[in-house]
Amino acid sequence: MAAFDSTEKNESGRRERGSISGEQIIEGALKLAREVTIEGLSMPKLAQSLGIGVTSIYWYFRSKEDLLDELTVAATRQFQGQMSDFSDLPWPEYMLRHFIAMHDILTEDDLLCDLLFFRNSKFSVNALEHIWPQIDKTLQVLVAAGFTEEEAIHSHFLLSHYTRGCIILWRLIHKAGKTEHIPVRVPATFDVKRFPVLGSVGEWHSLRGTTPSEFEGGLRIAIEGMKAIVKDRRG
Amino acid sequence: MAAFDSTEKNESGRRERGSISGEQIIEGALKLAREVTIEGLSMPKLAQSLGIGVTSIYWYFRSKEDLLDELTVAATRQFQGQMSDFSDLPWPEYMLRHFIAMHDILTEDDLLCDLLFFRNSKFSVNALEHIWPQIDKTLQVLVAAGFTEEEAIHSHFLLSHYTRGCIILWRLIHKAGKTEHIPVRVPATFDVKRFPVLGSVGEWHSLRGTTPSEFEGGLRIAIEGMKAIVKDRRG
DNA sequence: ACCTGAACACCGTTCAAGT
DNA sequence: ACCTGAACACCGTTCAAGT
Repeated sequence: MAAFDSTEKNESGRRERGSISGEQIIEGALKLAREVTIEGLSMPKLAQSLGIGVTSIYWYFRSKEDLLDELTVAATRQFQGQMSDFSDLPWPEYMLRHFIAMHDILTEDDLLCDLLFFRNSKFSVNALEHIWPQIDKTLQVLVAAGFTEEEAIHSHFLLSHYTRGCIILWRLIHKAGKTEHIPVRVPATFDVKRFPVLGSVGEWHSLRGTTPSEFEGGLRIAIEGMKAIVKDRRG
Repeated sequence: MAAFDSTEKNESGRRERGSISGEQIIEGALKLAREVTIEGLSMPKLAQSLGIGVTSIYWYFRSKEDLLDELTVAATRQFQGQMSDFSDLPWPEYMLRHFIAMHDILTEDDLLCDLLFFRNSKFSVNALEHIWPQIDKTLQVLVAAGFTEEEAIHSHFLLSHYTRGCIILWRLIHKAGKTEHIPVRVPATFDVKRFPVLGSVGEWHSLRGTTPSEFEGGLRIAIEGMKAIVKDRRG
């Protein structure tokens, strides 16, 4: 049951010094979080699943916040590892594929999503530092394509905030649990007279979260806007 | 100290029936939340500030989650009330002003921001219903301008998610407390060799949260993309 | 230097009781 | 029908102690 062998405790029922490490705690915390979600992760539960005393965790991490910060860094690294490199593509294709990849990864890994987008409740500068290289690479692609640095930054924020928004909405809706019940409300509420557009679209998929194709639709509009900027700059 | 006059308690030190209402609790909760932030709002504290027993709240609200849901609805209503109506403007100007107004309101009211964007941890369909009319109105403006319903929805999501992303980032950074210390890290980390673009921008304001002018920059790019869609449709 | 249990101040919620 | 305190199971964190 416990992650550590009970033989690790000596005759006094106490662990040897050095039998725990910060890395093992992080690893165990990630594993437990995948089972019980981030919100279900508590210090007592973590200690129990590791077979250690609750207070031992505090030797390695000043606070739960600190520990979560480290989990976020680990999640960031995992995310980076899963992202493909599209820098050999022309910039519009690069942007499209890059953010679709991001969307794919994070809508399929709840823990990653929670750590990177929800547990930002305190701004983790640590984790940010791991993202900067990737942001800068994207900006380099745009600057090479003729954008000014300012335009590149504005464009990047437009796409990344939009992407994050879609992912967060998706997670929020699916966090509650089953989504099947949501559209039940639609016909009752979406009277065509009250909501001419929403009512006439019929089954509006965004009620169950933005679908991949809807997400891509917004992305393409933004990229069109970017094209308009550089149109008269280099051919 | 207590929000209710102590004379409201009868000789047995007990409140009269009907001396509390759900509305008063909501009102008191909003007031307390403004003082101690949403995270600081607890059932015991709320009860004390209202001068009632903790358990009395549970007569009116099944759970804290339920209460927060109602606070979110109230916040949504307040937000709607503060939003101006730009529907007499041409659509590009409408979109620009509409989302700038949203940005202004929510970066200046922390409680509103927290309730509408952060405490979505459980998806509040209740609060959503209050927003649908506004969404549909925006969509009507776009459909009238020549967008298909699908294009209108994609465009709207692009802009609203982007706006939310900027507001959330702003709040995250300013939630931690003072921002003065953040740029201190920049020169050390933003080596021009490691980060050619970010490093050369110098003081990158986005480290302290997207500024209003940066926000507007992204907005304009998205609107350019929208213009490209309808360009050849009606003049 | 590292690991620990007991203890503290908090929390949300339930229950069985008052009026 | 409405209001209540006592009690419960949890939480994050501190402290003073063990080895």
